Amino acid sequence: MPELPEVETVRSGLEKQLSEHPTITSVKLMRGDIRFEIPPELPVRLKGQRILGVRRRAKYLLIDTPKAILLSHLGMTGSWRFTDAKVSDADKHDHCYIELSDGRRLAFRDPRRFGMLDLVEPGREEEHPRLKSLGPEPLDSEHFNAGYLFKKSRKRHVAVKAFIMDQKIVVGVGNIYASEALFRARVRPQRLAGRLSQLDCERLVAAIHTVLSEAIVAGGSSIRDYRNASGESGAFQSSHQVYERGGDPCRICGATIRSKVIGGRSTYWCPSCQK
DNA sequence: CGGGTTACCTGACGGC
DNA sequence: TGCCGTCAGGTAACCC
Repeated sequence: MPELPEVETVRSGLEKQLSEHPTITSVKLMRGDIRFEIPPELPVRLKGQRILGVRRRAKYLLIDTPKAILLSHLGMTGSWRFTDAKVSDADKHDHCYIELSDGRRLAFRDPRRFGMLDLVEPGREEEHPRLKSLGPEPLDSEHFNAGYLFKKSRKRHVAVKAFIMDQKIVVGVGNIYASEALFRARVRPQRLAGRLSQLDCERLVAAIHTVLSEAIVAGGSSIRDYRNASGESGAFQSSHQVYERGGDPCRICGATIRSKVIGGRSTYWCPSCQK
């Protein structure tokens, strides 16, 4: 489901809804066998902790409390949603409930169970096995810029589309925004990373920055089932130039948008605009 | 190590 | 209506 704009939208929504810093009164773990086993001690570790804030690193969410950080990843179909504990909104795919001192309940729902929940000791985020090998944030221009991307791409014989989706190179770019950014950079997704010019890298970095920033403002893309923590859809899908538009005319030049599988994922591009 | 493929899991949808 | 194949926004474990 979620790439960086969707996760950032969830983060800001959670942060806003948790601005009163409620205390976690109890945690219910219904089933722990998702992508990685949810630590059985998670409920007892979080009980009584006050929520201090919500951060994001790559596509991971970090809910801070004084003695433990709740780390989550939404995988393809995961969501965090607020429900009134008194109103029955239970779903068979709710795996964990965080009960709050204000009477609300925060539910972690994930039908395909590709997501994850874990605990991190405060101050040790960068040592976590899932976080320690991640590349720079795409909106951090100091670390993610054309010089960096050009250098990283040298001697790499992968399609540039797979390259920018590699979370060790840059985080947050998933299957939708990879195609969208390459269209805006006028670079064909099947071009080999090692054959990008410095100018290509400049365009690509700028395109990634622009498309992710605009998608965050729009509240993300809702293609199938993405919803923010309040249950609302994003709007950026209407700004998609190529994603899921195979066979349709390019909005710039009118050529027919093409699609093929690259790196195991559906990929879309304009054969006329992109070289 | 780099690069490609597959598996993980459930649900939605289209064709027959 | 129902069955079957295909596909889905992510990631990591495999293989060569």
